[in-house]
Amino acid sequence: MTMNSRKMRILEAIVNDYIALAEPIGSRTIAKKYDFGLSSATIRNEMSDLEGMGYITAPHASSGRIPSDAGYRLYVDRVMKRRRLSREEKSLLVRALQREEGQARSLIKEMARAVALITNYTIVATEPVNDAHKIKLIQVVVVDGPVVALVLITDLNVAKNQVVVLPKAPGHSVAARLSTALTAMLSGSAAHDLGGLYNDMARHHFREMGLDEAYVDPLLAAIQAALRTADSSEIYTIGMKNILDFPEFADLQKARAIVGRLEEKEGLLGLMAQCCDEIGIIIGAENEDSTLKECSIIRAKISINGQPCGNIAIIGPTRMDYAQVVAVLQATL
Amino acid sequence: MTMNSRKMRILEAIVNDYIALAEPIGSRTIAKKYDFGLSSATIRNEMSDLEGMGYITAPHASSGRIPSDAGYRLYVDRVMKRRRLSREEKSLLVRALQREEGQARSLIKEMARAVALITNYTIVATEPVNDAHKIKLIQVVVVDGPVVALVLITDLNVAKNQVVVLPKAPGHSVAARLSTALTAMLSGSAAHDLGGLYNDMARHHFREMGLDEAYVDPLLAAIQAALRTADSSEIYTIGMKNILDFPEFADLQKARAIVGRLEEKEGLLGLMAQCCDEIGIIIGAENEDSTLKECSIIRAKISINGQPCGNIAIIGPTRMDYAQVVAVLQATL
DNA sequence: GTTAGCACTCACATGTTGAGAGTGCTAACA
DNA sequence: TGTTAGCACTCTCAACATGTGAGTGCTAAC
Repeated sequence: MTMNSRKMRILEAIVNDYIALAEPIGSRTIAKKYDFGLSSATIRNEMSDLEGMGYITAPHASSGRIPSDAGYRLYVDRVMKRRRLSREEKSLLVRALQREEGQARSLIKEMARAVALITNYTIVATEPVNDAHKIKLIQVVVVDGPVVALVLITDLNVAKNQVVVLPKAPGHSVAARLSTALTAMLSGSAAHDLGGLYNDMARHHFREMGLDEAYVDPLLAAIQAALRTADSSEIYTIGMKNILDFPEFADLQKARAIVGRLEEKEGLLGLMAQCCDEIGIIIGAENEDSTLKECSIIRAKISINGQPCGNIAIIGPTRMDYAQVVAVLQATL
Repeated sequence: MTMNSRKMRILEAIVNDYIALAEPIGSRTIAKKYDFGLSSATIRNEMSDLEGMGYITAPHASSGRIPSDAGYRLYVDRVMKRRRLSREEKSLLVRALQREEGQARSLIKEMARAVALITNYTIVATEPVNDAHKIKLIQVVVVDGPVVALVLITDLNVAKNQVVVLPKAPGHSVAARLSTALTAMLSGSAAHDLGGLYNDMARHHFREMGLDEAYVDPLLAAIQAALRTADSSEIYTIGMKNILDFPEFADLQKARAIVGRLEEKEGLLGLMAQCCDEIGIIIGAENEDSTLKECSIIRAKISINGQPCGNIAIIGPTRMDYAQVVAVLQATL
């Protein structure tokens, strides 16, 4: 009972057919459809071996076979052929890229939308996580009397702002001095650096510079808030309906479980955090999360011109079209 | 066959029981459960009348009755009793309010999350729509050589920013003059005012002030982009899974349709645009959208201390607990 | 090593039956 | 005239039986 290329070809046929039809594949079907020059009986013997090796299973005693997780894994790692994208698929991707050229915030969203449209799977996408934004520059802009806008620019050149109502209206020159003082004091700090100690220090500084101490608390609070929003990465789920269209989720219990899972943004973040530069494939029970035991996930970091623009994960049934999804993701890398 | 208070009481009993049990209610059930001092036969006659008037229907010839859309309408308008919130319900709402005190952006989100938790329905929420942001102040902050942050403050004191790479690094004094020039030129304009004409005008202005014309295009583009993000209102859908838990959506076709509908952000915006200050109730087929013909929607504008903080819509089966949802919404108004 | 043949298994669709819940109608009663 | 008891009827639903078709495993022959 040793693996050989004939068994491989049969496994490939089973996987391909099962991906397309979602129904157990029998030996006779393969014998008729593929021109292996083998009778159904021979194929039956080979399938029996493949079952013994754990690559396929029978859902019940007298049915055709379906690939097991191990079967998909073998298929993905050794059998699957790289596929080219069709013209329509390509043009959908290109159009998504054009739609929000340069706006990192929604580029990944547009990409995800396009991938959902092409593949008909469910897509989860996140902005690139920058949990290490450091303050580079702070500017206080007078808006209207005591109302000021605090503008914070991080070392990654992301600007964040917060509108703050100060206890006293600062003039333009005071605002300028506040900007200088805050920048000098805080540049290089990250969100986790800013603790309670800073308030005392800042008060001391402000006193020395002849600035009103009352400004300290609201401004520092705003800075923390601004940094926090810089860190919090949005997470999008697109095409949740798509996964419900697959017969493996025709069971309402499963449908509910998966919809619930895809709604928990916090839980999904863990999934997305592990995206690597290469395309990663998780098949069925390889998933840590038991809700996703019947799903496969293909995920990767997406970069445009070397600039990381977010992570993307394609979620479908284990019987998903791995070759297509990989092709789409490779086109976007 | 005229409406009277006895019929009303029977209708109320049917609606209440059906909301709780999701099963057709028979005359005997009512006779036993409620102490109307009537036999099941009498109630049968009254129910027959109610059916004739269109307030209840029988799903099939020999089953109990369920309220029709008209029945729910009558119930909501004339029969339903105002309910008080329980302590737990109240504390959930209060905690949501506390969580993001003052941050309009996520307050409505926190509210929606709390309402979803309390009611177990699906919630759609939007930020308040401000399609009339006007520019009040523009500031160009030098970040790093040619990289500047454009900060735009609107008449509603909302600050927006965009990072722009200019063709040439402006010094701090040039940045200050750019700020003054742009503010003078554009203050009072809204997004829809900024057309192609502005570019020519701005170039002329810049020339007069001795500023490099090359700054015009990137800056104006950034301003438009900033205004656009001020206008685009996010839309959140929370608790999509909840609606799948109701037996009326146990049919996969319906489940898919409703999930698909709730994913289309654009379509939902139309729904949300019509929120009024009072609580509005749309029952079943009163919905324009046929996908929602078996749903009811309760929606309202939400304000905190007179400050509009967004719109919220609660979506459930027509058999939804109108009294509870109304009580929750009234507590938030 | 490959194949034909055959008995066997299992899911699934179809048909049957009985129980239960509820109705409509009729006739009797206050 | 409004209310009620009684009864036949209808419809759903679950449980059970049956037949069909696809597919397997095994054996013996090539």
